[in-house]
Amino acid sequence: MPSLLPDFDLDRYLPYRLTVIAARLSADLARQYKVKHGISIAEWRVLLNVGYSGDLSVRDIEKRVSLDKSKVSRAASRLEGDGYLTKRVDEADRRLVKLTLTDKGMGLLSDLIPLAVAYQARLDQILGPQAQALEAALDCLTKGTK
Amino acid sequence: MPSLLPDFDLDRYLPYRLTVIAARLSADLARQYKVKHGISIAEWRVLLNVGYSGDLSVRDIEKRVSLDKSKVSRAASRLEGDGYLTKRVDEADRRLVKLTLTDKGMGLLSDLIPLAVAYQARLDQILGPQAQALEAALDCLTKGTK
DNA sequence: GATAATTCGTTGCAATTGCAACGAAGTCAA
DNA sequence: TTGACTTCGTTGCAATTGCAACGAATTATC
Repeated sequence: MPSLLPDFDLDRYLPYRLTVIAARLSADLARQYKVKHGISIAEWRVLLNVGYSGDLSVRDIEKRVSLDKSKVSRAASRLEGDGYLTKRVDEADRRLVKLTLTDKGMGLLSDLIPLAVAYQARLDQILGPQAQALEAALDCLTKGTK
Repeated sequence: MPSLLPDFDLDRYLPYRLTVIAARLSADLARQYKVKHGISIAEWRVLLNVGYSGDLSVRDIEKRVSLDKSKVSRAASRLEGDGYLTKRVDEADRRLVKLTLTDKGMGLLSDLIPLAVAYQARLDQILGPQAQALEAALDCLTKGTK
């Protein structure tokens, strides 16, 4: 196969590899909690962040999760509609909307977390000693591309 | 902050971390070639795979890239419409559609590859010695979750 | 052979998406 | 204070998406 193309190793190309792997892991997992609780990935992320970081604004989540703010806004509205969280205007800065989990939201998160923990454990097991190295490399990438 | 939630370290949670990082890398890059050539990520992936792996069917690409087959199909149609590739029915198995880059497609890919190579080089530089470790860990994940 | 089951690519459709635009709220500078 | 600028969250809209359903082709089973 004659080719005029420059050398390029697709299989080592990081943006590509990371995307493929991340999509597979997320899909694996999404199947579990979507089937069980009808929660989308965006909703799951919002739930998780609000649950573990206390009250947050839409903007806070947008930054943490690199999710478009409209996506966060709509996910939050759905979660509110389902009674999993409440929105209220921040009195200190009335542009902000503080998101807070309800008891029902906490309950849902309590149900979902074990799935995530188990999945992470499985990944750690697969990785063995490489888990540390992976984490370090990801830290490095996160800082370096900021 | 009292919490009834199980312990969970969101910042180390791999499906989440990988997704965030992958999205950022892809977005960084997509901006470059989208602005320059009006190509979407899906189209770029198809172009890349067909260019570097010879003629492929839609199904081949779906498997390699974990892209939904309808997405591949539509990306391929757009690329065909723009004259970057051709589709023809495989005579050996008439269900298959073989995708082949045109000269114009090869030309486009030749333009885009340097961007990708440069980006990868930058990532390798950021990672330094950790690049190897990252690669090994990703290999491990890829095999382990198959 | 017949016919049931599977595979492949496309398409219809409803839902989701990103982007831009917007109103409301806040900040800054004069 | 006023007016220009920025930030925040929502929403309208066109484009993209995933999923299911489909027709055509192939394979498997009898």
